[in-house]
Amino acid sequence: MSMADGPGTQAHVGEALLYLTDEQLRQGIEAMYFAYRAFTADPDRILQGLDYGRAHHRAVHFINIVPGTTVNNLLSILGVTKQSLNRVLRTLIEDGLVESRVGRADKRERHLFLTEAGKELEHRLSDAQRARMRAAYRQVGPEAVAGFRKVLEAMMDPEMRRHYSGLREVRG
Amino acid sequence: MSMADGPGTQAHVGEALLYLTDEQLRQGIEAMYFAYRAFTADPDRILQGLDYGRAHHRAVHFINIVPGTTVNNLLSILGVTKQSLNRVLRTLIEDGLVESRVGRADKRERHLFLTEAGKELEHRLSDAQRARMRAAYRQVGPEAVAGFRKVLEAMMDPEMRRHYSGLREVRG
DNA sequence: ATTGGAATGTCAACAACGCTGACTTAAAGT
DNA sequence: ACTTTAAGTCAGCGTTGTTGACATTCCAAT
Repeated sequence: MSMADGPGTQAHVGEALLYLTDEQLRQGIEAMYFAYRAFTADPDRILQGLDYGRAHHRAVHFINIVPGTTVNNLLSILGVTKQSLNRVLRTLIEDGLVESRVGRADKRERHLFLTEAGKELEHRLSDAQRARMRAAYRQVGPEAVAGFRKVLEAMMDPEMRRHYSGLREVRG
Repeated sequence: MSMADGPGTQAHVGEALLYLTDEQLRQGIEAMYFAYRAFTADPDRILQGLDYGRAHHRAVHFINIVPGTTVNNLLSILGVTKQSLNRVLRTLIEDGLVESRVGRADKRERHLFLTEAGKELEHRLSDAQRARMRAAYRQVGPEAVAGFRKVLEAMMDPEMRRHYSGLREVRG
């Protein structure tokens, strides 16, 4: 199976697997590329000029989802180094968007929360992103959306899937 | 509609629109984030150590799709500045992965082609990416895949959709 | 109580890849 | 002739990722 397959291996099998053609897969790959660019364009536009970037958006997003998360936990969700995250967190804390509270049980840990200002930025960013996704969802209907979610979940690494809130019981 | 809507606007409308809840949209957003990370992980792994990055991958990908494309056309597909693209193209040409031919009709233009070595790298990269997508497609079946593609296409900016090969008649 | 390790933070350096601005060359259009 | 277009180049900068080294603080185990 996998990479040893020549191009178009599935093309001769029959109509039932036509969606597994190399050409079909390539179109899916391009669709991911262009859609992801659109997906990030709106928040990026808001962030630019605030001295913030995509990394700040991600931090604010996940602190909002899991308030009180530790730095280490955030690291494993975001999959970056602590130095990289620290640079982002520092500016967010300095600017009063994120609060870092020393842990009670373990004082080494820092628990992260959004301030009111932080929540406001998070809302602006996610509103923009949701607007685009809502428009797309409306266009295509519930069945397509269900398929969309299924494929994305199947594409994730198991490591990442653990962090994916769609499969968590949290808040639901 | 759009950003003026309060959170959860759609939640009270009924079961038919439950997939448009802010919470459902947020899960879609996160799914995009985690899936895209997985989606780029395999090629990134190959590229790292070759002195290449994601930008090289994209250039090689689209030169493969539209052989003989001009630099300007590639710029509009990729949505970057010519300086940014030039840095990438220069190394690819120096390393013998891309060939740049002066245009016949318009000698200002350079037409870009993959060399054999370039085609080989393109194949390695797309094989890795296709393997992941094929596995996901197999797991979820054709209907989910169709929905996946529909949502992605609906999410694209019209500008980007023009470049999306899934809607082109080229090669098909 | 001292030691070992975990969690966090900081400093420095570097790479990839976006960006702007300025400028050149060559060729095409008018 | 003049302007515009395509491409390339140089210089500089910003964001965000990376390593490596090191300090601090604190828990936990010997």
